[in-house]
Amino acid sequence: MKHGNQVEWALHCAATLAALEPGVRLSAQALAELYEAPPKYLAKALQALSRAGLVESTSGPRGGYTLARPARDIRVIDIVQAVQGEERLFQCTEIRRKGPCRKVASSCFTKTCQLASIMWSAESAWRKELEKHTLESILRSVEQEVSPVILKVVRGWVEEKAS
Amino acid sequence: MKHGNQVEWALHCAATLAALEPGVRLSAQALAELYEAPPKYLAKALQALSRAGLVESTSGPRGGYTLARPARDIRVIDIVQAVQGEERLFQCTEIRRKGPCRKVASSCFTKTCQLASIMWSAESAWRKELEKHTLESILRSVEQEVSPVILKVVRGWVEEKAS
DNA sequence: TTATCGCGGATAATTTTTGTCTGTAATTAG
DNA sequence: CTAATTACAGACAAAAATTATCCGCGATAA
Repeated sequence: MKHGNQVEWALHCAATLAALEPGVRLSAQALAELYEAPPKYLAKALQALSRAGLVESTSGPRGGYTLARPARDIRVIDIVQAVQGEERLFQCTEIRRKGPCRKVASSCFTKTCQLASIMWSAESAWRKELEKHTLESILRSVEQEVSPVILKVVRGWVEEKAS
Repeated sequence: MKHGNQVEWALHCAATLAALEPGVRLSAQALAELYEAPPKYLAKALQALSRAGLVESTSGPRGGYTLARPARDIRVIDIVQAVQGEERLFQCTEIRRKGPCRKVASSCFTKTCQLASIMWSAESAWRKELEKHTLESILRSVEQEVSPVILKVVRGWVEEKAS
């Protein structure tokens, strides 16, 4: 029914990492402070990004996360899927086959339920929209539209906490 | 993260009602048998459709539900929203304002977060897709593509249970 | 060597979803 | 009129998912 805040965190964290100078890293702890999120729980989201190969992690003191590839090669859909899984929003449980239709041979049914197929086409429109946006395009729009005051505050804070 | 089966039930029930002869009704009990759903719980979904003005209900023996308006005037999006509410899939909690950015004046922030706006544009693409389909268009495709065997079974069953 | 950090798995708390129950009003059949 | 059936709202209960913490391990930097 609605996406968890893991998705919101992951998007913001990824965007933050995208804005980092090359070689610079941010730890889960630091990102948790930046967004006032529960550190261990946010870490789970970051680990999901890591498993999906979107970010790279380094252990040990002064360890943390960086993007695993150029910002232009990471799409919003990649981040969302990494965190909330590949599972479909709409789940078809084949209720068309229930009740009186149990008598009907399985071979009589079209391969996908018409209603499911409508719901899934909507999902794929959703997905397609999220494919259009990359961390690079986000960064561009942020740099254009976000107040310099904010950028300065965040950049200062990052410098303090990073590497 | 995913839609409840209330949505699936509501869609199938609505499609079933759309196929009814004028004046004929089906009770929540009957629909629950048709889809092997918990009667009282399915009833909640039907009541949501009723509150949304999509179906009309009649109390008393031989009571039940019919569409409140022509099938061509009921879109899939109407049914989905009636059941799962108007709430957005993605919830922006304004985490961009947290941590170090708490110092920044509220007026410095653009009215909507860039990331939220991307997520919401995807949602609106999803919505738009569901606006394209009506119960009428579903009925047409069902009559074209669903095996006559199934149609006969369901129609027979409906005749038995309906009033 | 020690402290920091990522990672996976186990566990706990909280919230949502799913499902049931009760009482009331409406309506039909007898 | 009475009894049975149905919708409906609200309270309640059970189950599942989400949210959050904890522990132990391996890696790494100082």
